[in-house]
Amino acid sequence: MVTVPAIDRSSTTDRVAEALRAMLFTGELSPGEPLREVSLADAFQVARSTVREALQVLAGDGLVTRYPHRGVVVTELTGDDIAEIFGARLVLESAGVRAGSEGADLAPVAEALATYAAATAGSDQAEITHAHLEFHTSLVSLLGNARLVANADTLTGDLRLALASVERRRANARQQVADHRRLLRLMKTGDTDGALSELDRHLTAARASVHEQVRERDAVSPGS
Amino acid sequence: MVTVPAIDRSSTTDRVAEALRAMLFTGELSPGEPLREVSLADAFQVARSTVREALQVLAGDGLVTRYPHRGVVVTELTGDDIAEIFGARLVLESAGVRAGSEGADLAPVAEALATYAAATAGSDQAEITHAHLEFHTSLVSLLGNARLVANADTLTGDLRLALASVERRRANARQQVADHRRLLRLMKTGDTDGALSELDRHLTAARASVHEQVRERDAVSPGS
DNA sequence: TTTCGTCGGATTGTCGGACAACCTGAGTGT
DNA sequence: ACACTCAGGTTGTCCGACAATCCGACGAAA
Repeated sequence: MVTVPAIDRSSTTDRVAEALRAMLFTGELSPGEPLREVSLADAFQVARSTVREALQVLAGDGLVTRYPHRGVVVTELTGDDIAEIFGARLVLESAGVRAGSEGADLAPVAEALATYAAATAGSDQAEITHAHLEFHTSLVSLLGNARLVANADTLTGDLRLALASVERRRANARQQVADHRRLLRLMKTGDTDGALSELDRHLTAARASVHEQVRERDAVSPGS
Repeated sequence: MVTVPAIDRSSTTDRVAEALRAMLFTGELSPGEPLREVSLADAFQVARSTVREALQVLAGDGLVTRYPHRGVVVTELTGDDIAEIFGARLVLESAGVRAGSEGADLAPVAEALATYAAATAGSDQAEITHAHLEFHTSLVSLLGNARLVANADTLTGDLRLALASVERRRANARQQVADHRRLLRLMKTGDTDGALSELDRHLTAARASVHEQVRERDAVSPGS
């Protein structure tokens, strides 16, 4: 068996969905912004039905919301939504931490942390956010359960909608990385309870931070 | 504000998806069975594009699987899939049990158990399965997190694909209900660890049962 | 001034038809 | 046994169409 260059077998629908997803994560599309089928079809040079399918994929992930007969808009997360996302993440990532303390290989987590630390040296905010969330996903990966990882991915994906629209302070980056290092160290030393409470603390702080930033944004341009 | 009778505002796509979902859960459609777009469009008397959208919804839930350029088939769960589903359920439902032992109101769980017990008196297998899974979902509901409940719902939905194709032994029903009663009692008495290990035991046994039944089925008509 | 119809434009939801690309299996030849 | 070709069925994507629905504006009526 020879190795061959991968051939792109993605459908047009997939590519449109992916392009939209990228635009959502970079903040090129803001929460609440309407996504008109004909405009998108025109912009992407594809048929309206193709756009509709792509939008339905994104709607399935909760990134966009369909309002019957009124169209699709970029999902606007309420404060309750954000609280729910962090609550769900705590459940999944805590389970991951427990799995890690029960013998799962921590190397992928360490690797994700290194990537994250490296990313903070750069200035690409979307890249930093991605690497950060990747670390948290790596915790869930410790469970070796693809379905839970997928759930965690959609959760962090939804969260990125809120993160993209606010400027994360670079100053926090160093502090953040230190937080994660501490968490990993606790896991390595087998201090499960310590790691769990550190994770709880970290997520609670992050939630507060996102909450605050969303409130600030809404104060300027009030949403729903 | 007066109360008005609810008006059906569902789209054709939704209704087709719902009809297909019901057929999947009752076993009218079996795992591996191909779902041809034109046949379905003809059968439901709707356009092909409508069927495509409905199928994409179901694919998003993992109930059907798209094979590019080859069509959609009812998802066939492998042994690994089943193990994953039960593993994920253990994570979510354990978290629910913990929430229950920390003061969450157990009334909905008790209610779900009563409904389940009542259903076992009847002979509608799909109804019994539904009530059973509803009980487990009620555990996750204790977390008060709609996103996690949704995740649990898709997990149990996927599981129903496997359950629908095998005849569950009625004999087990009584034993099953007793299991759940014991679990609820442990939660009520505040014995969190006992409840958690009871849940683990129950899910492990259930997984073994499903595994065995799937193996039996595959021995008759081998799948992939 | 506020409330209530109504009207027109814009958009979605659904339909039908069309066609190229693709997959599969059967047949054919080597 | 293997490689090739061909035909039929199916999906992926496009286009055009039209009813249903929503929304804002405008004007009439209370």
